[in-house]
Amino acid sequence: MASRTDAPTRREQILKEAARLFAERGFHGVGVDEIGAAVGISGPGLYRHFPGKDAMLAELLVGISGQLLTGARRRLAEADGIPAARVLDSLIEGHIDFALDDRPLITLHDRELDRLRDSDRKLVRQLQRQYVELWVQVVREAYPGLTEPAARSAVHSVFGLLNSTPHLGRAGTLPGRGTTATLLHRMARGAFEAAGAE
Amino acid sequence: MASRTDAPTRREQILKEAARLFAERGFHGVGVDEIGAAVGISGPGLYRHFPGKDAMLAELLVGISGQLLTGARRRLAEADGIPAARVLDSLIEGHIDFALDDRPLITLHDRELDRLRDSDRKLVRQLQRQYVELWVQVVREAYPGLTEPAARSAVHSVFGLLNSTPHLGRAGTLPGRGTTATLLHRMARGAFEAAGAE
DNA sequence: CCATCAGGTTAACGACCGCTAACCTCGCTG
DNA sequence: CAGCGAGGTTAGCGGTCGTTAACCTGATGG
Repeated sequence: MASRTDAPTRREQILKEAARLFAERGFHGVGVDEIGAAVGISGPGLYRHFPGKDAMLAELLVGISGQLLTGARRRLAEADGIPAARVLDSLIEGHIDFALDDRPLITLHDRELDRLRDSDRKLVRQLQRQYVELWVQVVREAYPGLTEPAARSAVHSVFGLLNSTPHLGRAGTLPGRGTTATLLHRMARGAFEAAGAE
Repeated sequence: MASRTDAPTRREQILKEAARLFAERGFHGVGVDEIGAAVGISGPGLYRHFPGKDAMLAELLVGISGQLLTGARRRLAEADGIPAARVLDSLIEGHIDFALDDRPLITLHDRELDRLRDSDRKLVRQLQRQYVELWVQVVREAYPGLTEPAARSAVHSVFGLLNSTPHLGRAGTLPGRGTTATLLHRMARGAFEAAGAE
């Protein structure tokens, strides 16, 4: 397995640039020649690394969903005996880290899902569903007044809030990363609290 | 002007179906033949009503942005002497109505902006910016502790929260419209309050 | 030192798509 | 009732795009 300090493999370069381009112009709006050019090779050269353009999107989306779910499960596993409110904070923190560090992926994640082949789409949806259910359980523990459908709606809405990072100033116009993360965290907590209030 | 009870014009039919299809499969993922078929005519027939596919998207996006801005301005004009917190409630209510009634448009609104011609994109962005600034002013009146950049971030994030409606259950699976609207409203208020807390 | 193979290249094919051209057919209206 | 414009139709053009084919090259290891 490649350690973090290794030079990125060609495959990784391609995935990163493809993610950026797909997020900027949409899956159908980017040609394979452009993706190739972004990593310094020509269009058809990509086919030495991926069986097709679809496969790049599929690997990106499965990767995102899997990472989110794995991270959340890890945080939950470390949460034995810790109050639900704290566990929820940990989930929020993890999601914010992801949303701030991988903005193109966050964008793709809820935008290009329908461009996948049936089997891939089902897999991604399954991972997403498990991620949501995991949040719903923690939220209902922290705010027992919430019905299950209300908790699910609240979770989706908070995802919308946290995933707004791509809209927060294109580049250095937003305040420091820590400031933004804190603000998002407070707002997410405030939204859940308001949802849980009878 | 067509009253609300008139049969929809062909133009209106086309725009509505185009919005739905663009939201479902993306601007580049929908062909003119499909849009035509959705209203019972064939692809090139559309060109009797619009100069091109781009023009449909442009009209949709300009319409959305304009409607949101106009509605917000109207609510603000009626708000003389009313406390800022109440005005903010009114803005939230208006945005929620829109997000719940025109889900495809909400989806397009932050997804396909980059597919527009330069001039149209500039217009839409200008309308969006004015809408955001209007919210920012009201939010800062209601929560004077917020700096201007923090208020702007908070507004964008709440838009993310409110615009999450397309993710809340595809059809009748979500609770009643009123219940959902109330929940979203409470969460938006909670998020702003948490952002404004020192 | 030669064989192999990973990882490129360019050329080109076939499908698709936006759009135009040319034509048709009603329902008005002078 | 002639004519004309609104609103359709089908055929087809030109460009783009994903993909494949055929070929090249330099590193590597027996």
